[in-house]
Amino acid sequence: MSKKQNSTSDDPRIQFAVPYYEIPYEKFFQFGLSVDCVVFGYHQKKLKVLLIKRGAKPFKGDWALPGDLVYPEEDIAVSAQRILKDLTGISQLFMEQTKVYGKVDRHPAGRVITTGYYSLIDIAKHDPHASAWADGVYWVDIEECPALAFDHDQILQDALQILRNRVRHQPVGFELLPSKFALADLQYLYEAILNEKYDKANFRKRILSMNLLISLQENQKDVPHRPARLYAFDQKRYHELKAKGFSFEL
Amino acid sequence: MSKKQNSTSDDPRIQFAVPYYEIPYEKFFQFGLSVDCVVFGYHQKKLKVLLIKRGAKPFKGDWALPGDLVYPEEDIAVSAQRILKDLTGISQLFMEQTKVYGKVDRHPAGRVITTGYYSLIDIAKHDPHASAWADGVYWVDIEECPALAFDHDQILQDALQILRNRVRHQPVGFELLPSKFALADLQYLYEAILNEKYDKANFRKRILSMNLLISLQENQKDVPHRPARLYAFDQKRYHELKAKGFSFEL
DNA sequence: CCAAAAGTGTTCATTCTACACCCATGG
DNA sequence: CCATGGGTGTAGAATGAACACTTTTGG
Repeated sequence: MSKKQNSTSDDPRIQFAVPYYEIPYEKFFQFGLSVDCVVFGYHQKKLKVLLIKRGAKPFKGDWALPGDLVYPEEDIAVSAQRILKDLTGISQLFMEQTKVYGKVDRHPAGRVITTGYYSLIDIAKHDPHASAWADGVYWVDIEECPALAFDHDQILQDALQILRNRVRHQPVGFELLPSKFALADLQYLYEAILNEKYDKANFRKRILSMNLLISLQENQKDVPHRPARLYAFDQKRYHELKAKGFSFEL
Repeated sequence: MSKKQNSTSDDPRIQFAVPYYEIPYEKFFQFGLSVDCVVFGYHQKKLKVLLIKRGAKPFKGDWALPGDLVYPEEDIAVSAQRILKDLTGISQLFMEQTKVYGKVDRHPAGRVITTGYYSLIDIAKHDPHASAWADGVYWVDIEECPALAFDHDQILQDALQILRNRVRHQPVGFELLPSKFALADLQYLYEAILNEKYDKANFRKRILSMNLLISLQENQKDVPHRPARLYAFDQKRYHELKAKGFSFEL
């Protein structure tokens, strides 16, 4: 399998460069841990992000991403779900890790490491008004985002970049739409996320050729033009493509 | 920019669901933090990973990824560089975060959060023999990897998946090769990472059309067949493609 | 001259791109 | 019957896949 390649000493060095039994144990267990969530939503052809106005120090009154300290016995992923549940009242939301932020001085209260998560939700379906934090929760257009507390600007930018990557290689964009939607809606969503324009005919061909959508026996109602056919996704195919990936280039 | 959408109470709730001034401050600052590195190398058409044999409890004697606890005043990225410097003697290696692992019971010594990093190095150039850990450091074929301590199996699998993704969208594979190499070497590298076979003619056309490589005025020496032209990458173009990405599908 | 791997060219099929055109609805 | 967006077809260009062929070295 693999052979020992060198053996110049019998020094029983251990994995830790500074063994934890030689310096005070507690010194290595004094980190704080938090989670910050970048929640993307889509409404009227615009990509939005959920921001809060901080009600406490530090950075009281400033804009920030929703986030919280992780409890001593809490799994990080659970923590992220809890934060979003508090905000939207909904559990089991789609969430995915982005990055870890560990600069020594990133939090004035001490050494706090934070993990970024991003989530995609259908604004119409999950209304943050209803949450306990109603006082300070807003959907903000991604193009008009104010400066944020801590290193949250960076966290938001990283999440946005990851979203833009994902949407071109996996069917993630769809979490943002209602369960029945027109093909044009999907196109506008892609245009909002990637900040591009696509040809209608070619966009449709591309999407439909993936066999990802199911054409419903139902059309739009009460529109002042020809009503569009509504679609839903094929859950099975959706997860298949999520696992194996695709390449969306137009 | 954004308007207040609802205001049913004047409850000055703050960002933290359980405010940190209402429960013992220290409780939130008792996490340990570590870094684990997945170091990929390439040698003789095989993708390798750098593993250690642990010399201390817990998991003494088991295979594991190289890793260490982060020091109280140390940046995470610095910590990752330090670990690799100890192993290889080289600083400033290419490294990138993969994921955070935060399960409550993932470390027997307490609540330790770990951040995965992956790195790509040219095996011929950076020899881990020379390091202080020589006793327990081995290059292991990725196909023949033993079971690892902690949740390191998971960390390795995630890193591998991320590498496979990266290599198809950014010129990341090149850190693994010597500064002068033949096109066939690059092809074998791709085949090793992605576990596929490519057509020689088409592979060359694809790679050369990216304008990423500079043809050197130099050929292989002492080979029992026609010597191949050697190439190096165009650093400028390399970083350009790294930033903007490409799509490698063959 | 042979083996072995480097390196190139060509054909055919497939996919992209751009753009023009027709369709269904409300007013 | 008009405005508005939904929905489709097609020609030409560009790209990709497969495979045969030529070249240059050492032995």
